[in-house]
Amino acid sequence: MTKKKTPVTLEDVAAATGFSRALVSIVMRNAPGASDKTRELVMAKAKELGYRPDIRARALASTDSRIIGVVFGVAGSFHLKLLDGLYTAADKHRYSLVLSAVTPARNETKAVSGLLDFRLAGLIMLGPAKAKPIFAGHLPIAVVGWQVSEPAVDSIQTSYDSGMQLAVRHLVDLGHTSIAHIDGGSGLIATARTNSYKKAMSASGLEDYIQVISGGEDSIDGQKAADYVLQLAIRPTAIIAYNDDVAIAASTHFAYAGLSVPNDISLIGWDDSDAAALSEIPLTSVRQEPEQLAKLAFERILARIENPEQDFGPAVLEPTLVIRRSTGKLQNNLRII
Amino acid sequence: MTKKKTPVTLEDVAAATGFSRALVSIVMRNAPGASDKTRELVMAKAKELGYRPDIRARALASTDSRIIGVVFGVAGSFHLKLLDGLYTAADKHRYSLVLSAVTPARNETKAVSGLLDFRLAGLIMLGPAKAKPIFAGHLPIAVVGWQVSEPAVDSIQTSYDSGMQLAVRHLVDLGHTSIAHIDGGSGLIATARTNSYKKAMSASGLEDYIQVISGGEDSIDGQKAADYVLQLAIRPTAIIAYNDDVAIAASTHFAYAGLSVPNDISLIGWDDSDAAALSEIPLTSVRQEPEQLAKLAFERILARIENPEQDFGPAVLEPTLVIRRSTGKLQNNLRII
DNA sequence: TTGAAAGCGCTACCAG
DNA sequence: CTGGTAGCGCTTTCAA
Repeated sequence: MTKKKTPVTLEDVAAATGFSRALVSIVMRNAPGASDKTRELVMAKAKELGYRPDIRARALASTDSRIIGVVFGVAGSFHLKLLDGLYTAADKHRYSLVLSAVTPARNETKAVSGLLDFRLAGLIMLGPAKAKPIFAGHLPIAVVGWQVSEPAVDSIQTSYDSGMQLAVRHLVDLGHTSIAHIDGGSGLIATARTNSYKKAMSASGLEDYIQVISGGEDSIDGQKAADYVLQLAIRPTAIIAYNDDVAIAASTHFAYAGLSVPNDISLIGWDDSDAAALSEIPLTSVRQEPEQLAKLAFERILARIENPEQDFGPAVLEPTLVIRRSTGKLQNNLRII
Repeated sequence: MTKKKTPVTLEDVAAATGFSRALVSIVMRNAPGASDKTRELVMAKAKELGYRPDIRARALASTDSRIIGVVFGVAGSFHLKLLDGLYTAADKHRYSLVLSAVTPARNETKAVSGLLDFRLAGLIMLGPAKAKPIFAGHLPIAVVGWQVSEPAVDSIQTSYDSGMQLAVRHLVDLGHTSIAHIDGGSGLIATARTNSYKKAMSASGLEDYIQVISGGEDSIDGQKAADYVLQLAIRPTAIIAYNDDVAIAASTHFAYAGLSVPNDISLIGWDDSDAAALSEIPLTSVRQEPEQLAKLAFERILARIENPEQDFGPAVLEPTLVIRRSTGKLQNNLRII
């Protein structure tokens, strides 16, 4: 037996309370223009009837659609946390989020076009993606995770420079000099992080020790990179990996090969994912705050909606280093091979 | 300089062509009631003006909203392919898709509720998720990837029994009897696959050789499981892994440990992901057709919309086995350890 | 503080 | 085959 679909409308709430639709609307939107007593009455009745505003109608009637589009390509745990933050921010400001995926057969242009048919108030893009977003200038756009040259597009990201500096300094403090980097491939973010690694090494006077090992984004890449390291005549004593997955896979592989982490080799990841804390050898990791990134991105969009012409600079969040057990003091015996 | 936002409306197209809005609407919807000549003229003008229908208005005005909601929790490559198929189907039928994510802080109920405010015509859920979807009976719902007992919910999935049978038989044909399974953890799908593995073993008269090794969904789990296998006094000669990621990680780990795949041990994965083909040792894998699954799910929803009371059985797709180089004939010397 | 009325952009139904 | 005319459920002036 299928239950009757009886979408409760504003009208219904109005009729049940005896107020007009307009007044009920005011209450629902929490807009000024109603007495506290009226609000209470209306809210109570609305909840009782199970009223939920129709987003389509709301968006159509109001001047601002209050719908924000989000395009994403992958959705690992980091991205899901970003989405978490976006949903939280949207709820708070009574906005709706409509997600659209970039898939193998559906490029960014298609993903955005489809979204635009909802007459979005703004668009948030979760990297990685193109260097220059399409539709820039047509509506407020914020990208999170990478830098964009386009002035009409706001970018929100963690400072990779700072993160790499934290990581390198921590290792230097422990006595390391031979600090390698397993990179994340050829993506925008990976490239940026590799550059930051190099800068951080130079800043610590270790330019001669710069060593970039080809990696990737997934565990399998970490596994391979670790094996490559094992075959090196002279191994680095510490490694900063592109992300936690790569670092953990490398760590695990080292362990199976008989190397001790951190006694033989120290390891640092990026993202401070759940896995980093839960790993067999808890991983030291550069922590980004996805919830903060998301919150900032959302607020930028809101600010743009109110003032489209304003020129915000890129928003840069400072990462922190979460120190766990995968990093340790340099063991002298290792230097003699 | 921000470009002026001038959303082209039906009205504009009507004015530009000299026809009425109603007629233009008919043409845009590809509905009967307009001459071919009119269609051409209108379509040409619409394209020229860059007209795109406003989904909000369309959904509000029509009796069926033509919006289908999709909830997802993870989005690995398999899920992105599912989304691909859904988008393709939606485009074809002039439907719009609105995605909603289940995140750490946002459970299924919230994800669906938010979606419902769009007054969905139907809902598609990409597993894994709850055994019994909420809101069952309120609107057409299809779940893909796992079986649901609820009669008001359609389920679309690949036959795990068939897939495991294909895998086991292939290995048996190669002379293997000691065929183990690295499971995928405790999720609905993982449990179902493990059961199917056991059934397939029994069907081949190999119940005494049933051996389930604790694994998981990610590479790291495959790595660990492989290491566990290495420590076994008597190792299986073949392994069917929960998915390709696990299988590849295991394969790689075996290789580093000096075991040859497939000479020392044969390996089969699930999903026939891109990685399976690209792996160092190309992986034999049980192939599911995500595009087909998606297409079927969408069509079920459509059928439900037209006839809500109809009782469809679960849709089960037959997988195929893609044979690559990770499986080979049993080597006799291995039996003597 | 409240209510009436006019749309938002589209579809649907009805005459011509 | 075509064009007028009502709304869909909501927001938004503008009066009362």
